[in-house]
Amino acid sequence: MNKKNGPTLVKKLSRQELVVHSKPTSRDVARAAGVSQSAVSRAFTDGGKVAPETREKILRAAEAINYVPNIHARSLITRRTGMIALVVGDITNPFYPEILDTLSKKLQTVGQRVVLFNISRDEPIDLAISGVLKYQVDGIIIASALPGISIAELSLKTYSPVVLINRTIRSAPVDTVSCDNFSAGKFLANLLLDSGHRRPAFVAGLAGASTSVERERGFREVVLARTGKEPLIANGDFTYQGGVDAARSLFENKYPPDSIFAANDIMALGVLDALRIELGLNVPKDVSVIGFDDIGTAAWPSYSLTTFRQPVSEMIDEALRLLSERISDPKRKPANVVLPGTIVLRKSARLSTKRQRKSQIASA
Amino acid sequence: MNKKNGPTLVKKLSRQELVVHSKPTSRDVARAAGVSQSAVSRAFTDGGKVAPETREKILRAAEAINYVPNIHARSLITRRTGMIALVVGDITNPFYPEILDTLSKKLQTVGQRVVLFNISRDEPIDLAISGVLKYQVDGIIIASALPGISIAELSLKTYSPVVLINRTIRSAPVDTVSCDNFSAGKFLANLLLDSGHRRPAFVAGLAGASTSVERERGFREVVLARTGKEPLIANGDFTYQGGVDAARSLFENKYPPDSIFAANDIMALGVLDALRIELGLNVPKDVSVIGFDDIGTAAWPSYSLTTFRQPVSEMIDEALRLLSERISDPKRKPANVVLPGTIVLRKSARLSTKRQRKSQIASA
DNA sequence: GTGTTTGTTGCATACGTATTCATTGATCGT
DNA sequence: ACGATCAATGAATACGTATGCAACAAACAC
Repeated sequence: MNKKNGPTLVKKLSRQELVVHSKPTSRDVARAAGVSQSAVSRAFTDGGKVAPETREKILRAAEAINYVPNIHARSLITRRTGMIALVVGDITNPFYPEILDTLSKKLQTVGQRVVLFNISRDEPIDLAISGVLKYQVDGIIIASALPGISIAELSLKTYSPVVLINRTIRSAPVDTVSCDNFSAGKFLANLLLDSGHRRPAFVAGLAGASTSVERERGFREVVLARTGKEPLIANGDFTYQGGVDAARSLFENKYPPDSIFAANDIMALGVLDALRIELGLNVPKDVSVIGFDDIGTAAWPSYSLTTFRQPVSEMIDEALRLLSERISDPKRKPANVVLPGTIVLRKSARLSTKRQRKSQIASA
Repeated sequence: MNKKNGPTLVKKLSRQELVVHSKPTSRDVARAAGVSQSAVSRAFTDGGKVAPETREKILRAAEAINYVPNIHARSLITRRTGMIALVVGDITNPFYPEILDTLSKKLQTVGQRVVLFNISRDEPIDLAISGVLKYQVDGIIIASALPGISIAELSLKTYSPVVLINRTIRSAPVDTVSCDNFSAGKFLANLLLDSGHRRPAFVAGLAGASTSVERERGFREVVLARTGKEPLIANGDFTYQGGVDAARSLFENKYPPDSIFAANDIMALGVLDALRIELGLNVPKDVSVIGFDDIGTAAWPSYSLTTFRQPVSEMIDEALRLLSERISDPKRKPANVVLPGTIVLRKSARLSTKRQRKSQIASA
């Protein structure tokens, strides 16, 4: 379309002879510096063997003609692109920008970059995956539910290392990093019951999301064992509005809850707003609310949300470690790293002081 | 390091003969389907001339061996990578995830992807730019202050189309898309004064950021003209905490303001929390607060922030239009697209009803 | 039947860089 | 002074794909 080769007029005319306004290549630099193309390549490679003065000369020439190495050509040979794919489902949940921020900063210190794959909820999953694979990324970090993805498929189709972060898959041959969601659920149930709450409720996220399911399992198990009754449960879809709706529906119940644990912070904030503003309740006096993640907003004084903090930075460190381990040994058994989280006590939950001291729980 | 070529044992051994566990290429598909490599390429190219049954055969073979085209090899020839760089400074401000979300979804519908460049505030700018250029992206969208960047440099060094979004540069030869910040500042000052406020204050963002400067200029101009006095001004650094601090400092003044316009929403929320919780003031009764951007949180009932909405989706449409126009005509004069925003009336500002009807302002 | 058009296909080459190999000049030990 | 070692460099090739060109077959008009 914007190709303007006049292919017929001239018999043989190499691109070099045409004065095309196009990005300079290593050959252009070589010519300008009076060296070979290989020398230029070596000057731009970290361990490259070049005489210091030659390198200087080359770098000056490159600077002069605004040369920048072409990463794609390089990646053809080195088989490394320096790109890590981050697959994300719901980027409007502030937890994911935090992951994105941490991840991209960590990667940039080692010269790598994040390519973002923003999966819509209704996007066919096969398409999404092969979309990622085309980019020959060095690794794939999935922080999204990926509804209906068969992991067998994933590992078959993928020659790139994959790590699931904040997601697990039962008996899956994939590396995963996550918080100890089951223990956290138990911990929070105990915390609420120890502080005198009698009717804890749970607000679940997207149906089938492992994080929500695990937190619910731990929570429900303890509540059932200690009170003899199932906790009330509502669905919040992992969104603020979902939290609002869930709170409403919980309080349509004849015996509404006296405490609510939401599977993530953004839902907890929705719950809080609904309780206070729509239902006119006092938090934490009438109802205690606890979230999960510890996003920035949770600390704002208007909310002052008590929540269970995920160790984002450590999780990403682990994810990157798993990726690089798998690069050097593709056949290694998949690892499931489980990290401990931390309760962050603020004002949205009425908790007894005794228990507050024991704020850190250990990992399984 | 993980290269295991035994280069000495065998004289000549092409890669194809070695049974390397490596990604299949178009040649592998060609062999499997009994066609030439060119046929495979054509089968995977949109307008490619191949017989329908041949294409079918090829696609089946590709599927069978999990072949995925290598985008980097393709980009060497087509000179298009399908990647758009988004340069962002402060991703923890929810406004930018919103941009990121909108942008990546729009791009994905046309088969393009976002590569994120998350610039730290202290990162040397030259490094950052050549970091971007290495990727040969089809276009660069800058939504960051890029402190101290000389635009002359930028356009010289860059052979890729560049668009500044939510940023402008005085007399710059670069395409830009932004809201009419100056008019918005004037509009909001008039709005506050019309509603009986007498001492409007302004909370500025990062020093030198064009958006903040322009909004301030319009605001100050009207306040000065109509009240005869400069508005109070505090700095908020574009962050929540900055907004908190700015509110404090404004109210250390002997004659504190009766209304505050913050240059973005996240600061306005900090202002709100500081006023209500630290200073015990009633918003909007004692003080009116207005923000800018209309991020999701602004609508939450706890804040119900009156704010000036930026037309994010339209801004991104325009940015993409400018990019593609510049691809087809690199020498076109730079355009500065200015879009109108909309006032969003909520409860954080005490405004007279009459004015509220006239909520939409026109662009300059 | 011939000549012409149309539609498919394969061959060969180019994209920009990294890397192997051979060559050269320099350095060193003796 | 002389061979041996070493550092620096260039020539040539490969990475995986797209594409111009030629070859070819089929279809068609006459």
